[in-house]
This record gives sequence, structure tokens and C-alpha cells, in this order.
Amino acid sequence: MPELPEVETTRRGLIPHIEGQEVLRIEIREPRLRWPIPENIQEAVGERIESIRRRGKYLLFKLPNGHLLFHLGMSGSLRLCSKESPWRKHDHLQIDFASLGLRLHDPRRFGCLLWMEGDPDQHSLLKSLGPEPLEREFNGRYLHAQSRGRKVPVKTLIMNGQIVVGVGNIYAQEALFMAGIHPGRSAGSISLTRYEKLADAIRTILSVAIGQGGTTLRDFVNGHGEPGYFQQQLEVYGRGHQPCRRCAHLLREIRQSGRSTVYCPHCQR
DNA sequence: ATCGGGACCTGCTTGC
DNA sequence: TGCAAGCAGGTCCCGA
Repeated sequence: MPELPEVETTRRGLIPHIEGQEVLRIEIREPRLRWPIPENIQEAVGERIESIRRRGKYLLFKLPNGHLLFHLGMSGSLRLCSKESPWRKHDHLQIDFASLGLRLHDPRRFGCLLWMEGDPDQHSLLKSLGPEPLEREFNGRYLHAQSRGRKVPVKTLIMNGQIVVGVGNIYAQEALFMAGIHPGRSAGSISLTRYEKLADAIRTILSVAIGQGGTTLRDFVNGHGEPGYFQQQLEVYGRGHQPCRRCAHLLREIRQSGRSTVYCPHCQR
């Protein structure tokens, strides 16, 4: 489910309700996530959430003695709820605060919850991540430099978290369409000018999607259980064999390293 | 170093 | 109607 805009939407929804709140209890009903939820997660109990930040698709809850690290995987969501509300199937844990609870719901269990002490950016999961796409260091020159000598398709390059974080299968396709670049083009063969266009497209797509509350395909909801609206503006994702809205040619669908990709053979070269 | 593919899961849709 | 296959928003880890 969640790419950067969905994770950011979740973060923004949670902040006003969670920041400054004391963790009263953590109830684990299903610890078998991508990695088992560790026992030391209980270190958070009795401490206050000082802030919530996002790194790529990870959410980091800062406490005085460490961080709670969440990842929503492919199907996860975090929702605020009343502490007594009935547990749904695939609700795996609840964090209790004074007047509300926070539930992790994740049918496929590709997500995680970990407890980290010390500098989270030095943690093995975070330390080799690339730059944030909405920050300065990410631009066309950076992408161009990173791509030299690389033969992977450009779509695979921009979905690689060591190159840039937060770009998943939906927004990679949308950004390549916006930039007019064929997703199968070898990364090392693309000019600086075109990478500048691509970097701009990635920033624009992600920003607009955040403004729309993310993309809801089947089940994404923000911290308050509300869907996003960006799916109404998807130009290529999920539209294989339908006409391009820009030129009316039929959109083509291919598979790249196991993921489906839709593009316009006329608009994207 | 780089690359592709398998692995981890459940649920939904499609086709026989 | 039932069943199997294939697909889905992520990413770590392995062998080539």
C-alpha cells in the first residue's frame, strides 16, 4: 500500500494526537510481522512520544530512551481508535495513550515494529538509504551521477532505496510518464537534461499526492481511517491497454523485475 | 559492484 | 460452485 505520500499522510494525521502523549501500554496480539516484534518494545511504556518523523517509508517515533520504528510494508496502516474498539482481523497490536489507542493493521504482515536505541540513522535498516526526494540534495545532477555505468532500467533505478527513498511502483510509473521517459531505458544512457526533468517530476508527483492524502487503491486509510484521493489523477498506473489521456495511443503493460509497469509508447521514449 | 529472482504473507480476481 | 493460478502499494537477501 504505502509509498512515501501515504506514509507522510499517516504521519501528519497522527502528530496532533500522539506527540507529547505518554505510552501507557503496548498490547501485542500477533508478533509475527516481517521480523518478530521484539520483547524490548516494552521499553517505550511510561515514556512520552516527543516527535514523529519519516525516513523514506519508515516512521520513527522519538522517545527519550529510544525510537519506535514502524514500516507499513505492502498492506499496513496505522489508525487511531478508541481503546476499547473491537479488534478487526489483522489488527496486530495496540499502543494505548491516555484517551485513545493506535492500531497497526496489516493483512500481509510485511510491515514491522522495532525498538531502536541510539542514533536511528545509523541503524542497519536506515543507514544506507538514499536522500529524501523532497529535499535539496535530490536533483537531476544527483540522479545523473548515480546512474553512470548502470544498466538497470531507469524505473528500477528510481525504485532503489539506496538511490532515492520513497518512490514505489505507483509513483515511479507516474513520474516517468510525466517526464516522458520510457521505463525500460537503461539508466546509464539517459542525459542530464532528462534526469533533471525526471527529478522534477518525482518531486511534483509526490508533493501533489501528499496534498491529496495519498492514493487509495483498495484499503489505504490515514490515521483517522479516511482514504486518499490521488488515484483519480493516475495517468498510467493500473491503466494498461487503455488510451493515453495525452495522445490517445494505447498504454502498454510490461513486467520489470517482477513488477508490472504501464507506459505510453508514444509519449515516453 | 551489479543484477535478477526468490522469499516473506493474505486476499482478491480471473479462468477453467 | 469450486478450485488453482496469478496478481497486489515493499524490500531484504541470495547466487550468478
